[in-house]
Amino acid sequence: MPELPEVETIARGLREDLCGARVAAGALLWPGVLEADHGALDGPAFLRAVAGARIDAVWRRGKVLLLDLAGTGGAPHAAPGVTPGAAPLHLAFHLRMTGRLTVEPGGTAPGVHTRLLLDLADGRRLFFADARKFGRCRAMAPEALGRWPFFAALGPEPLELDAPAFAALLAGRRARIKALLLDQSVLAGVGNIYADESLFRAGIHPADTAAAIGPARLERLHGALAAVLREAIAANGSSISDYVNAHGDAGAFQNDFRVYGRRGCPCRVCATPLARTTVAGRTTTFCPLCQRPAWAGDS
DNA sequence: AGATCTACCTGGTTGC
DNA sequence: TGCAACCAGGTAGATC
Repeated sequence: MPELPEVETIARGLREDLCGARVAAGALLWPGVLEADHGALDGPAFLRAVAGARIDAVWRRGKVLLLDLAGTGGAPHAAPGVTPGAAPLHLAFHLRMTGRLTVEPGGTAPGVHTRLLLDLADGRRLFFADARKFGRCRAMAPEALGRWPFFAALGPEPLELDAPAFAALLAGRRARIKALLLDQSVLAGVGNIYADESLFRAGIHPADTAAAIGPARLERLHGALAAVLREAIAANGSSISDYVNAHGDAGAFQNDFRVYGRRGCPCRVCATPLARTTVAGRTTTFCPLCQRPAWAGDS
């Protein structure tokens, strides 16, 4: 499921492929894919706004992938309230669990799970597919992007924080450490995989409260999280479920998981069978020996 | 402030 | 074999 490293990998691939490309037309194959609240465009406005637009930038914030569109010079119609020819627009995709964004050659037919597509002027097609219909796209003017509550509330990027700032973010909080890692308003981009993997590497029990952990170990967690995210990006992400990059290729980091999805398997460090519990409503895998609770000693 | 539950979905796996 | 039950995941929203 796409978390920060997977979305980053997709963004890099799309950036290479799409920057400067012009959109001929969009299509909504399943209208429910488009979220139109908080100032985002509805279906008809979306279709008008993307037609003729140029893709200027591809970026990522947390798990959100954004395409910046501009210069709807060739658009036959402008969206209501939008000036033709100068209509900057953000397309924000959230892939949730099974969403895919891929660039396909001209003539490729949409699959049964393709929910939205952009036909490019050069014939290629950008497909947004999602078997489970959890993924969403929003089309927003720049002001609307800032007013999107989820986006506006996103916490800092974990790879842009130094260790003391990371520790300060969590220090003293009484929620469980894993719940905080997963909370997008605390830290943007971490999901179940990288929360479990980083807590294992840092030797921290996922159900410890942040307040019980202490600054030195929080800084160690920062190092573990940054390392695991960087390694995963270098491996082009983790392919479980449906994840592929913009070119349809799988990632490789799933082969390096130390705990995620390995319950009952021997710990790679101490060979103790990995345990499973639930934290913040999520399946959580950890090593009962390497990740002792803070109250059990071992500062 | 934080935890817990439900809803949203459906492909894949497990159990009978 | 065939089918039902369950599970996975991120976020929103309600409730305690």
